[in-house]
Amino acid sequence: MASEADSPKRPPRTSVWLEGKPATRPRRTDRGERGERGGLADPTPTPTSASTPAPALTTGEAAKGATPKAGAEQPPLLDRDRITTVSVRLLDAEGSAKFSMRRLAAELGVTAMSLYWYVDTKDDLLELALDAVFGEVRVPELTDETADWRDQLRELAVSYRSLLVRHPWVSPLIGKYLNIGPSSRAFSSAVLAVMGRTGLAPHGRMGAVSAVFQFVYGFGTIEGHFVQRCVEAGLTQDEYHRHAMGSIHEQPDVKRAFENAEELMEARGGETVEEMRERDFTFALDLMIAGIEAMRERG
Amino acid sequence: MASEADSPKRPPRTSVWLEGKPATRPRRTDRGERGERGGLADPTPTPTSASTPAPALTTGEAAKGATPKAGAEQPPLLDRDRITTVSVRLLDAEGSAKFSMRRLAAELGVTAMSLYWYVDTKDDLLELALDAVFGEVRVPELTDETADWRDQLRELAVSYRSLLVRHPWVSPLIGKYLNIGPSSRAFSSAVLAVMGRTGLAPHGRMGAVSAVFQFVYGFGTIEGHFVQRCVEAGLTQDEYHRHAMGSIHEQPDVKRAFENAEELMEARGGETVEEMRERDFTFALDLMIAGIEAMRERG
DNA sequence: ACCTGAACACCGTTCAAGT
DNA sequence: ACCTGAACACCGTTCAAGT
Repeated sequence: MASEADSPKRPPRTSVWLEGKPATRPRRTDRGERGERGGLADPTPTPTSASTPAPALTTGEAAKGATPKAGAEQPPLLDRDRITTVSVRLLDAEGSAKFSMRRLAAELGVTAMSLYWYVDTKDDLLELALDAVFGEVRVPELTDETADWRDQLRELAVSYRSLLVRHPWVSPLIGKYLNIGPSSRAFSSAVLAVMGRTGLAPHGRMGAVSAVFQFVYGFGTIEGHFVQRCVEAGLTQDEYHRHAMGSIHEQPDVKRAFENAEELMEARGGETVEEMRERDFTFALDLMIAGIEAMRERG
Repeated sequence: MASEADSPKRPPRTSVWLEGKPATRPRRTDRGERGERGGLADPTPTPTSASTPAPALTTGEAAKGATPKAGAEQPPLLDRDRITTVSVRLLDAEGSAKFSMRRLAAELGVTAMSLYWYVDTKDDLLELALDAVFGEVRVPELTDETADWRDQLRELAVSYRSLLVRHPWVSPLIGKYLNIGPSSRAFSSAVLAVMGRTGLAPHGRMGAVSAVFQFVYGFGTIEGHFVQRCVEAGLTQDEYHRHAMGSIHEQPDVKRAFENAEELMEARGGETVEEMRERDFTFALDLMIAGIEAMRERG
C-alpha cells in the first residue's frame, strides 16, 4: 500500500552477513590465510571461562603485537578471526557490560580505531561473535534414518541451553540480529530437519519449533543470568539463593507473597538449586515432546 | 563448604525492592501523597506508544518545571512515580539504546543528578520501570472455580506476550533482575495459581510454568525486536520482511540455505507475516496445553 | 593496506555546594 | 529536603593523517 517514495529513511542495514565489510580483502601476503567466508572462528570448547574472573587476561594478547619491527613488510596485526575469537573470550570473562571497542583493542594490543578497518560497527562485531559461538552447538547426526527424533530434539535443546548458559551475553544478541551467519543457519537447519521427522503436519512445524526453542531460549537466558550473578558475587548458586531468600524474608510484605512459591519449591524436591532446575528443564522438555505427539494425532 | 570469610566481595545488591532507597522519604508537605510502598506507578493503558515515533515528546514535560517560583515553600519537582512513568514513556518511544539518565532528566526538566535523590542507580530505575509495566498484565479472575484453566492460561500467555511486544526494552530486564516487585509478583502468583488448577502433580508444576512462560518470553522477545526494527525503518512488517528476503537472495550461498525455510513458510499458509506469527503462537500454545494434559495422565 | 591521534558528542556516577 | 555544577573516567565513531 504505502509507496516506497514516502518512506522516511533508506532501508536499514540488516546484517553483517549481507551488507557488512567483506570478511577478507584482497591482500598481498604469501601465507595462505584461512579467512574465507564462513570460517567458524576457532571452535575451541571454551572450558567455561566464566568460572575464573579473568586473572592475567589484561596483558595476555597485548604482548604479541607490542614490538612491531620496522622495515620488513609486516603482516597485519589483526584479522577478523582473531578479533572475533578475542571478543568471545572477553565477553565470556568480563560480561557484555564491560565489553567495549577500546577494551577489546587494548586486549589486542592495538588502538580502538584499528578495529574499524575490519568491521563497520560494534554491532557487526557482536554479530560475528554470536555466530562464532553458535559453532559450538552439537548438531545431531541427521542422516541416520533410524534415530529417534525425540533424542535428537533433546540433544539440540540441551546443547542450545548450555550455549546460552556458557555465554550469557549471547541471549540479547539472538533477539537483536537476524541470525543468518553460517553457524546459526546450521543450527536452524538442524532444528527444522529434526522437526520434519516428528510426523507433525507442515503447517504446525514452525509453531512446534517456536514452542521448543523459544522455551529453551527463555530458560537458558534466565539461567545464564543467574549463573553470572553468582560468579560475580563469588558465591555458589545455593549460597546466592540463600542470600536472596534471606533478604526477602527481612521484608514482611514481600515474604508473604513468596510463601506459595516456597511451598512449591519444597514439592519439587531435590537438594540443590541446580538439581531443581535440572528437573524442571527435563520435565518441560518431556511436556513439549508429549505435546508434539498429541498435536500430531490431531492433524 | 566455602566459608564466608574468604568470599572476595560483600554480598551483592539484589533488587531495589529489597535494598534500594525507600520509595518515599519522610517529608513535611500537607498534601496526603499516594506514594506508599507498592504503588503501581500509574497503570495507564499506554496505548501502544511504539507505533508513533515520538513526535513532540522532546519538549513535553520539560515546560512543567521550567519556572520555579522563588519564595514559597515549593513541593519537590520530582517523585518516584513521575520518574517511573516518564521512564516508561521514553523507553517505549525511543528504545533502551537512547535511554539515559541525562535524557530522562531533560525530559523531566531537571538535571541528571536530581534523579539520584530518588534512585541509587540506573539499574534501580529500570527495575522500577519493569515492575510498572507488569501492572499492565491482565490477570484472570482467579476466584472463579468453574473457569477452565486452559482459558486462564491462554489469557495470561497472550497478555504477557503483548506486554513484551509493546515494550521491547522489557525483555532483557526480565533476565537481569529478580522480578520481585509487587506487579511482577502478582503476575507470578497468578501463573502459579492457574497451574495449580491443571491437575498436574506439584513436582511438575514449576517445569510446566517454565515450559509455557519461557516460551512466551522467547516468542515475545523476538517478535518485539522485529516490530521495533520495522517501526525504526518506517516499514510495515511485510515490507521489512520482503526487504530482508530480498537482501538474502542477493547472496547465493545464503540463499541456498534458506530455501528449506521458505518452503516451510509456504506450508504454514497465511497472507501476512502477522498472520503466520499468530498461527504459530496459537499452535504452540495448543501444543503446551496438550502436553500438560498428557503429563497429567502420567503422574 | 593497515594503523594511529585527536576530536566529537555522548555516557553513569560522585562530591561538594547551593537554597 | 531537594536540586545543581563541575569533574572523573568512561563510551562509539569520524576524519585526516601517518607508514
